[in-house]
Amino acid sequence: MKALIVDDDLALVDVIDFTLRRAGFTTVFAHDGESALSRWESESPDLVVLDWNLPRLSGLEVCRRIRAQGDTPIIILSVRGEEDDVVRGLETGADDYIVKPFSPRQLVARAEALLRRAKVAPHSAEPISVGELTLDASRAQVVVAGGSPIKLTRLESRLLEILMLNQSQVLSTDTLIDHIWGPAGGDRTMVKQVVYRIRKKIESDPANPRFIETVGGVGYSLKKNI
Amino acid sequence: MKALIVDDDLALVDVIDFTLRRAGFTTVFAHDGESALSRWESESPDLVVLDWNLPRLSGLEVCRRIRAQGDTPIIILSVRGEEDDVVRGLETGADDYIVKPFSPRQLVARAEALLRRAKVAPHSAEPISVGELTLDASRAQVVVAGGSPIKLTRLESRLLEILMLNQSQVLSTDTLIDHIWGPAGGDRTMVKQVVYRIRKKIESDPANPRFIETVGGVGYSLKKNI
DNA sequence: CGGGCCTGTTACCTCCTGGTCACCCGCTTT
DNA sequence: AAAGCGGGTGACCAGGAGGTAACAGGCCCG
Repeated sequence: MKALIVDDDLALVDVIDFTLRRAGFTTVFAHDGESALSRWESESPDLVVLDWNLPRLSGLEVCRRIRAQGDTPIIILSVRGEEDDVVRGLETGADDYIVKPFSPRQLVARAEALLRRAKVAPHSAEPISVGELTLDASRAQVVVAGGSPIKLTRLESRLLEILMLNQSQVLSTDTLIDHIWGPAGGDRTMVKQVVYRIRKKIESDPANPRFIETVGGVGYSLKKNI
Repeated sequence: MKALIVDDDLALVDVIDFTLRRAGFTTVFAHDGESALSRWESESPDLVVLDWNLPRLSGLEVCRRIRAQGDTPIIILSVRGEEDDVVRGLETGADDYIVKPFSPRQLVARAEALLRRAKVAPHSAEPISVGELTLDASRAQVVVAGGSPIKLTRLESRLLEILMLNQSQVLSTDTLIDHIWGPAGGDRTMVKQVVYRIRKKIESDPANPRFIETVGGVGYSLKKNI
């Protein structure tokens, strides 16, 4: 479950981040209205926690624009507890409206209640394609150049997913570790193993990889071969 | 849209009734926990507005029992604004929690936001068909490729229903648990059991399932086998 | 009150997963 | 040349996930 946290108060973002992480979310951030929209588009989060007062575009406007394009669950946070504000927020398409100051536990409880209701289909489950590779992350399956699907394990799928989402960029071993195991879990040897195992499954000649390229001393990168 | 209003304060019921009617709802009432449950069962409302303090059965208990049998949207009303109460209410399966005193407009706005979100899968009296399967959820009966109807239990029927409503998508074990038992009820073993029992009833060769596919490490999915 | 179904629990077996280790190679450093 | 390092290869094994099965308590109904 990925949550997009939007607030210009960095200290508050930290609190929310900590709270949601502890509840099992992964998190991404934005600090103004415009970047909120672009993060929303690029990250496709499962939940948006949105402050009302934002630079550049108000939270309400962000909410309206997100609703124009999708139905990601949205929780609005605001110091404005006036009747009119709450009603307006909800009518603009927000699913819940929490007045600051609020307690972390309540935020989590409301987020979970909302996701319980919203998510019959958890991950949007659109396969990603890069070059000859097509990955269906929700099934942990990859197809190479139209062949028959190859089963991956969860770890393998996650590693390949992040490489594909950042095609032809070099991702450091530490970035990969963070993304696959989260902070404080995993060492370089494990990454090595996972890469090795993926190559054995998808490369015809694992010694001369066509897809996952090793960048010495740094990490790995997915070639967008042709 | 039919709303069930449950409160022992008759004056308040009148207010809520007036408010919801003006917003286009039709209304039915109950004034204690036990009759709330029987009204819920006989009326199948689209929304339940539930006071926390009720004679005979607390609102929380009513909420729990409704969730044990269905996923009608529930809004809890309460004078109890304590952190713990809110969290407990939401964790018991309520979709929203409004602290008294509240304004009618906010109640309407929250009710509409909730219904907007929930408005999938009302109690479809219609049988669902996917591939060779036809499920009549109201009777808990399934027909395989035009054969004779097979009786399912309530749990089996609900699991199969949610799989069919999301055909060929992978539903995680946790999503299934939420949908079948509600939050805070059920573990993986039970899902395993229910799947096993369904397969024994509808699969000709349960070891090589044609309908319910296992997606290792994730959950299950209903194959839309042509 | 007795029997049968529903459902939660436990047990067992099998296979897969993934963390660990050991070893290899090529390169660089000293 | 020896040592060190980064990376690839492969094997090993504990733990977990999933399938199967039997059992027990609870509930309904005759």
